[in-house]
Amino acid sequence: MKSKHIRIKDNIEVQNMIISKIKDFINLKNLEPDDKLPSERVLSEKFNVSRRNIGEAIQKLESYELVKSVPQSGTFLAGIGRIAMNGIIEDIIALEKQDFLSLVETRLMLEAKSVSLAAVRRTNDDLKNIEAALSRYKTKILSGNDALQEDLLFHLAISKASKNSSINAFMLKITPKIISTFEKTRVNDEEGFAFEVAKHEAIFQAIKDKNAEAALKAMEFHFEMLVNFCKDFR
Amino acid sequence: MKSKHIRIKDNIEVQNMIISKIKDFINLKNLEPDDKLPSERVLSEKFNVSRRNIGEAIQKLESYELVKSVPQSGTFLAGIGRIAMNGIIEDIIALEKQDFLSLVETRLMLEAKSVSLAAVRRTNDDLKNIEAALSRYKTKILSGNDALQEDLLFHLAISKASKNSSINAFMLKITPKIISTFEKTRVNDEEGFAFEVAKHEAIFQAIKDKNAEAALKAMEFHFEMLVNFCKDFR
DNA sequence: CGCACCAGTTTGGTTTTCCAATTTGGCGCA
DNA sequence: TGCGCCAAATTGGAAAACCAAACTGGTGCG
Repeated sequence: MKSKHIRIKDNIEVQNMIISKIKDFINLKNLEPDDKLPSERVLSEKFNVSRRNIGEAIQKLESYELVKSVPQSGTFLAGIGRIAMNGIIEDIIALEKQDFLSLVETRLMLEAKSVSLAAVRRTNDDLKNIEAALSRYKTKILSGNDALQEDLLFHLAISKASKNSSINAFMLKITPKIISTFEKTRVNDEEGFAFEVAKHEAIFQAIKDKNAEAALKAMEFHFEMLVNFCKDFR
Repeated sequence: MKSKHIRIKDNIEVQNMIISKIKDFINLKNLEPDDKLPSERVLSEKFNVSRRNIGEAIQKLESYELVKSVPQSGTFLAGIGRIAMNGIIEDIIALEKQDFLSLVETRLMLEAKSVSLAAVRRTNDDLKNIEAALSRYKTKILSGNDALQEDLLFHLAISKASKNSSINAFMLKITPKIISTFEKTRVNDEEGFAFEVAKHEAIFQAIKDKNAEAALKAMEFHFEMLVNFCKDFR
């Protein structure tokens, strides 16, 4: 009783502490898959934090589908064994902030996969969208302007055509973080604009031809500079 | 005024509607990077939804680093041009639920990259962790039990050794969803347990030898069954 | 003995209220 | 006229109050 809801410092550490305590509770009580967790109210009292903190921690676990919270009933463990549950939760707590190098490195991986898939799975509508994005890119860059944004949208159009919702979601998660950094540290292009356009057109053509191998090659060529940029970082 | 906070149906559609209206507002007012958005209160009145809905929508945009919300000041646009902002927001709204095939397909991509990186970057501590996970896996499977969880933890240990925080985060995001599905539709292994163990040991050995090529090969061989499983889906 | 129903309690979600940090605009002093 | 400072309003965040759905168990009717 007495002191309710202590706020220790800020959010992420408190949340990890709560998640860790939930894990301990699961182990202590030997909870099995589909078992019910105590209510948010009793957890908030037990851990001496606000109910909101508990709710946020549970929402985070829910985003990993480790638990399932149902409105007027309670929060239930997913159909995952305790061993895996423990390991995954520990990894979640240990998750560190994504550094810029991993973002770029991961983007290269995603782009390679998405362009390969897009070449195989693209519909005619997808092709039209990609072509439209390419057209906007060309117009912008050939008028001498910076076309960083149009370039990004071209790649996102390809990602959508890959028909892989997970890759598409991941791409959306990391591209804004990359682009905002590049806007800051932007350097002038050494290569000519026409060459840049040609590289994009090669990607488009390969997708149009449904040639996955050529598409991947063209994409890797397009990102040659970025790969080198990565290397400089290490 | 009068009717405050209409709840249209549930959360995801309302949230997308709000995000879409925020995008429209940015365009209407010609907001530029670092400009300030109206306060949550006036947005909630303007859009006729509860302030909580606004806050959640802004939090979602914040997770993409499209806006930055600062405690007693306001919400500010990130350093991203309007064209990219529009395109990304539209894609976010169009994001569909991740289907199972995408999850598996994406996991294969992540595993391939993470094992290659792990072979190059692993420290001695990483190697110890991977070996320990492998040992637990062997103990479990050789005693005739199902070792799905231990197998997963072995792969997560490799992911951690890849030293790529983004890939590690993505792996954690998709593996729980995959494992819970496999627990349901689990079929008995046709191959012998010893063979399974051998495949895992090959992966471990390649990482130990810092041989990225062999590690990738071993991983692809390990996932041969899963690749076929993917093919069956289409 | 078994099944159906009902009222009280519990629960996650939602709305309202409150708060402390920050901003802002104008007043006063130099 | 210009600079500094203070108080009032603004703001996102946090807590408390409230709600409706779902669960619980107990009772009574068949």
